Amino acid sequence: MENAGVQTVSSQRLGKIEGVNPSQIRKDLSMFGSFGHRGFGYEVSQLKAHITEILGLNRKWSLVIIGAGQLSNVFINSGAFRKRNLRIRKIFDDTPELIGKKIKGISVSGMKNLEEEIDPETDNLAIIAVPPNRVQSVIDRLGKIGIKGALYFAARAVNAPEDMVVVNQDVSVELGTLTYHLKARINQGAG
Amino acid sequence: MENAGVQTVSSQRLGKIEGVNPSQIRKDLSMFGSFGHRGFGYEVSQLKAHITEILGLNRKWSLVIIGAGQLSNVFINSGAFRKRNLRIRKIFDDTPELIGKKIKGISVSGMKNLEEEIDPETDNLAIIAVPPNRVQSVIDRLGKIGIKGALYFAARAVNAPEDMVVVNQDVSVELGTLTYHLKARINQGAG
DNA sequence: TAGATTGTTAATCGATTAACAATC
DNA sequence: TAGATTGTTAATCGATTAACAATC
Repeated sequence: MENAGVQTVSSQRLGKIEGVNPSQIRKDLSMFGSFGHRGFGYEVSQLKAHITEILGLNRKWSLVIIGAGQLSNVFINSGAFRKRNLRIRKIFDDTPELIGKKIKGISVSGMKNLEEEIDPETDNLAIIAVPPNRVQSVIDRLGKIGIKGALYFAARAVNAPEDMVVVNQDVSVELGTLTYHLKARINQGAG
Repeated sequence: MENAGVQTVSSQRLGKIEGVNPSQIRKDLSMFGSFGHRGFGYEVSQLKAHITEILGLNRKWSLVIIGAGQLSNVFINSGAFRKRNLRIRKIFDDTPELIGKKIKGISVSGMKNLEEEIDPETDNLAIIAVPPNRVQSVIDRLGKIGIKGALYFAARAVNAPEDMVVVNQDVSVELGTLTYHLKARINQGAG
């Protein structure tokens, strides 16, 4: 909206865009403060700034990527991180040809140096892009040195320390969602 | 669990693994049938079969990928699709060097042939892996020819026809979730 | 001022959890 | 049989929505 030059937006309009009730929009936002103006709505740039702050994306974060495969490359090249103040500081992988090299300016270290080269004071979170059967061991190692947040991609549940936020974003769940709904529609069409 | 040779599992144990109340497990499953045995729990292989069927993953699905970038390659190489009976039938992209070629045995066509070469009777769903600003137009085109399900990756909301299930899986949301929680923890630590 | 829209309280709705009879 | 655990009903809890005074 900001790019489109929209100045002001109402809960009504926001609700329509996101497919939720306008009250929901107002209620949710009011949990964090009063960002709107009665009679007018919300100023787009202000609202964006507030949400950015709520999410903690107004400050800089440092992160490491574990695993230097195709998926990691997607992230390294995506710009989604830079745009959100998320700096990829280091990559860990066990491929001999990559260790000691740089990928897009980010240096690659061997997995065995993980504990040594990650400092939770510096690196706030980790993206775990290793094969599914290695995810748990990586989380264990990261948890042990005190990393407090991680994102992983695997069709399985994992264990993590109490004070570590671990989020899964495997495509499997969404694929299941799609086929579940499609199945229902097809049956409906047939019935 | 099946791989680990576990025969039987209780709602108690499943709840522990997923971090939810055992009642929740039983209630949710009972929406679709009675898959357990009183006094014993659920038989792992049977439960898996039931869930597979509920999700519609017991039948074969055909899908197309729009966009032949790095992300598409992750999917093409991942095996997550084949494992779930999801067959990638065709890829669409506008890179001249790719059109007419095959990627891992899947043929690539130009974007302009999209309407011509996709038949919703054959292709049930689409993975949209194009730059964010092109996602909406792809959804419009797919919706028009009657594709009923799509998965896309972009930090923006889209419009789709009523009868089309569109799921977003952009990494941005999860990154925001992580920084939101981390921020709270850090403030807590400081306070 | 009249019209619009917020922020918030109250009402509704649905989802989660507890409890327990059924039963393996 | 005694112990365990489901499937389901009832109770609780929380989330969503409606309503409206405040006010721009």
